Amino acid sequence: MSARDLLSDLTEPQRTAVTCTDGPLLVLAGAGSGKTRVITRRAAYIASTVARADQVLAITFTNKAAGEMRERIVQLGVGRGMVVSTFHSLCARLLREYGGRVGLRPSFSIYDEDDRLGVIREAIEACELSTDHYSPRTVQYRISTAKNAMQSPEAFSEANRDFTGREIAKVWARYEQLMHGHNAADFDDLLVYTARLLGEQREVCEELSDRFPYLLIDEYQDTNHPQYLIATRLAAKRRNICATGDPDQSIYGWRGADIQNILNFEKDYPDAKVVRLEQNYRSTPSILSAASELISHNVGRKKKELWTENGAGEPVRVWRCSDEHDEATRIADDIARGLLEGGRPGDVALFYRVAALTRVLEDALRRARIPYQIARGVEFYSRKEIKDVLAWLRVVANPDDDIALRRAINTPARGIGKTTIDRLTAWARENDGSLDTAISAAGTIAAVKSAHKKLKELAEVLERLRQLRRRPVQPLVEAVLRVSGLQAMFQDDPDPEKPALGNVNELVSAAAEYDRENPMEGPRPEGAEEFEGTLEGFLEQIALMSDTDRLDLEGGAVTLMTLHAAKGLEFPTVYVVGMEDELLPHRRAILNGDVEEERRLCFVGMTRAMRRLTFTYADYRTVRGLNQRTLASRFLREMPRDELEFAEADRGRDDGYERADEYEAVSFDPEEWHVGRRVRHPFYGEGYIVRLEPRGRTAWVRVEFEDSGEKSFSISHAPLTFVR
DNA sequence: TGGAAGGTCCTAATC
DNA sequence: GGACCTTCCA
Repeated sequence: MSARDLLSDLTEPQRTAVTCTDGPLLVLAGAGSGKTRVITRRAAYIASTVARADQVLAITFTNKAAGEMRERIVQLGVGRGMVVSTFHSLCARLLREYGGRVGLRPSFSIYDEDDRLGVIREAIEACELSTDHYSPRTVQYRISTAKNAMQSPEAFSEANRDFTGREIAKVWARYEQLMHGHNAADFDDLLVYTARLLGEQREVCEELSDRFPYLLIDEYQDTNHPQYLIATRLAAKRRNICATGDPDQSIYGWRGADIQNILNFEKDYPDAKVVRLEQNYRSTPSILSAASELISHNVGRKKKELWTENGAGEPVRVWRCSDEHDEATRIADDIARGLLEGGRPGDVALFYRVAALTRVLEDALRRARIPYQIARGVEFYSRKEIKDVLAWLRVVANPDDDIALRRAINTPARGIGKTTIDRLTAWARENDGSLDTAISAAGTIAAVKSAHKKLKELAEVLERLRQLRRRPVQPLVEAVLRVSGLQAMFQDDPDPEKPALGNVNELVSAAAEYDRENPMEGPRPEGAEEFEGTLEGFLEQIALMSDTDRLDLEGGAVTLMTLHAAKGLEFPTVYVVGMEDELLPHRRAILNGDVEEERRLCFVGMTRAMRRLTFTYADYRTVRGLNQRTLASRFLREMPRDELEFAEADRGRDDGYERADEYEAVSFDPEEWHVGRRVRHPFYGEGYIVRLEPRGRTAWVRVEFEDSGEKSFSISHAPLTFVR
């Protein structure tokens, strides 16, 4: 397609966004304003006018989006070789190349949440602390937050001079040391190391700026600080940075995304051109009006008016249900009715705030015989049998990956038990080596004498497999299955119901597909890196897979997903379930006083809908096994009533929608409960009240404890006593 | 050494 | 109500 053709069917602002190739550009793209199309065209336009395709680096939010964009660009007839990638994939790729400068060897492992918690636990224990007092999750959360702020353990220690803070800093330092020993990086590390690399290694930054003079970054509103630094540093020399996004759709603040990155773009680049895309091509006027009105309740937002020329549609439906079963049944019935009338299951999506809501919905869909899929792409890779195989693959790729080795060592059972592993680990620690070196040296370690023979066999198996490392992935996976004994283990499984073997075969298929897409020999796609087509590349692809990446949106199934996962997608028919206070907005967000991000989340969900949008809420819902009365979401009251159409449950009790005013009711004595008051808790000790939150008939109190940080309690139940 | 049972958390969203 | 960790027992 010629440069002119690329522009022919675009509106004026879209065309500006495509053709301003040089200099900083901010595209504020409202929901449904054709953003994907614009950035694809822009990339293609640059590649057919001012640069080669491989001089463009486009960063998207998911691998799926990257894949689609790459495909469309090829369809547009622009040469291959453009690097379209997520931040995480890009960083992994760069670190394979330059990681030596931040202490990573090229075959490093990427640790997922479980692996990382394992290492945190190890670090806590190595610091001679108890995991009872230092919950690995909390510690990991604090470290992660600090990393995302680009703090060093030392700086963190300086900033947190309380006892707990200092201890966490120690754990963190130990964690770093362990990760380094395992030659591993966690998700945060990928970003942080890359940002540091670009900041500290001038010639690397220079080299990459020259390699990629044109930079496109999508979903800029959800970049965190390291991502911001990476973008800024890559763009510093050439300044051809195009950021696209929508502040109203910033929903990842909880994992460190900073909405200020997009709001300050014009300060960072005073010469930036700004293009606003405000015409919506996706939704009906009712949906758009309800969504716009809702989001207008956020204060301090960059004002933006969405409009559409789309024809009128039906009103937004709001269903009040008696409980979650009623809710699920009614949705399933409604979908079934739509299918009878000729609708396609693939056109329907169900969104929810918390993944825990899926079970009841699934049951109802199954009963109604409606095909469905759940956006839980990583689920496949977290199955036990798959993790077993992956552990072996990781050990083959990266001998220092102790976490994987610890799993592989006795799977299948080969008589090497906990005691032996502990002794090997102790030896490794004393000798500054990994578990793998301990296994190789087992013959000289007296403490594991009884296991010498078994360890020698294991070492030989590992050695044999590692010689195959540079093979394509499929034969390598098959060899691992055979030589490790995993295959025999799965085949011997007496339970024919267990799909382990089938799943493992699926993994082999995935490996075959990977080999096809990343051929090791013959002509490689331009820009292909050294490690592509190798085991490391395969493992990396799996580690960085996101929930939506495996979704089949063309397929004949209703899609279930969290509101977060829904970002960037669109469906003709959308149901948003669980529209209740404490669910959406989520209780924790209410307690933390961060309802605005919840509102944006709701906005994102609504604006995915093209023709029909339905909200449901339930008077009673079972949460954590407890049946509880609910209140309709405050967000429903923030939408214009004349765009909404209400339907009551058959067996309604009092109206949660009207009752919502109870928020204002404060049922505690404000003389007694006030911010700053000192209180004592039998377990957490002394602290002071930092926040009071009236909710329903009671109130919540947030207390900052001297040793244990902040905790929240319901006033009517908390065992708190006043001090002095 | 390994499996089963029981107890103890949690329980927001993700790469 | 469930995942996961620990403990206990074979």
